[in-house]
Amino acid sequence: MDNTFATKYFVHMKKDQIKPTESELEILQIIWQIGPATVRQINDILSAKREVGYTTTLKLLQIMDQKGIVSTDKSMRTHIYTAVLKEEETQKNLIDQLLSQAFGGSASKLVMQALGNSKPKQSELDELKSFIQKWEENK
Amino acid sequence: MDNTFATKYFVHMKKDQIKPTESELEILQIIWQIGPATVRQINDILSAKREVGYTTTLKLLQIMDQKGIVSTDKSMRTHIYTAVLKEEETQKNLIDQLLSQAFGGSASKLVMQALGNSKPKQSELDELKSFIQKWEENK
DNA sequence: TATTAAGTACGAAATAATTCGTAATAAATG
DNA sequence: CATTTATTACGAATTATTTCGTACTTAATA
Repeated sequence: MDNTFATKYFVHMKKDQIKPTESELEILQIIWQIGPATVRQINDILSAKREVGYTTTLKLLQIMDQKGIVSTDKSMRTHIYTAVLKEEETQKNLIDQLLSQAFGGSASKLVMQALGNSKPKQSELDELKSFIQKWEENK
Repeated sequence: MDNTFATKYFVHMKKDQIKPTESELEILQIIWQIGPATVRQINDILSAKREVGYTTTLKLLQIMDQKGIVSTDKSMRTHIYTAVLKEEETQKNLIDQLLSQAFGGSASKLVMQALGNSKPKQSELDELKSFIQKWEENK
């Protein structure tokens, strides 16, 4: 059978990359916002958007610690969880993944979709234009 | 406990939205590219990138049919699968999701990250510039 | 100090996603 | 027509993720 199509579908994807699950991302976002936090703090914020038990959040954080997504300060009785994954780095990975998973690797397609969906303000457009310009200059 | 943070984390997300899994997206991408296809065709392309059994692909397509992600023409012995989810629509949903899941809803942040990570070709940049221009004109 | 509240540890159930084996059937081929 | 090959159907094992209950421990407080 003819398989010349196949190569089209090879898209570079980093391996062994820690990929937070949805729940883990939800928690990461909170820690990125408020900084190192306790289970209680995180669960309070989480509970405000959806039903979730305290021990569920605790368990998730423990798993995230195991996976190296957060680190845990256990020196006090009430533990404090700090993000190990950096926000920008994680965002980069997620975009890379989305890019290969659904956009056949075309960043400009993704960008246009994202722009088309949102209603960018003029200021955002300007920012983008100068971004593109800078990019064109030093290449 | 103070919870004024909470509102920050409410990000609008559509419900009852069909959300393809990773494997399903992998298959969708193929169908989007080559059009309505048989299990054999899809599996050949898939197999070229990673180990995957024929019946695994078949099963996935059957599940996707159940979920309404693809539709199946069973009039012949060899069934033909067609994407029900439209590419752009699906991409839009995925971006929306990523946006709320990891970017706190900021599209421009996402866009710049996407641009910064990739090495856009000049042609892509041009495409983008004209896109921005069009956007600026009819607003 | 006795009781209550707040915390961690951890097993395990529930759910979702992925993978494949086996059986049955239909089509192609010698 | 007999055999091999291609196909679908479908149960079930496996793995990953999410959720929570229970036990235990420490701290606060009445």
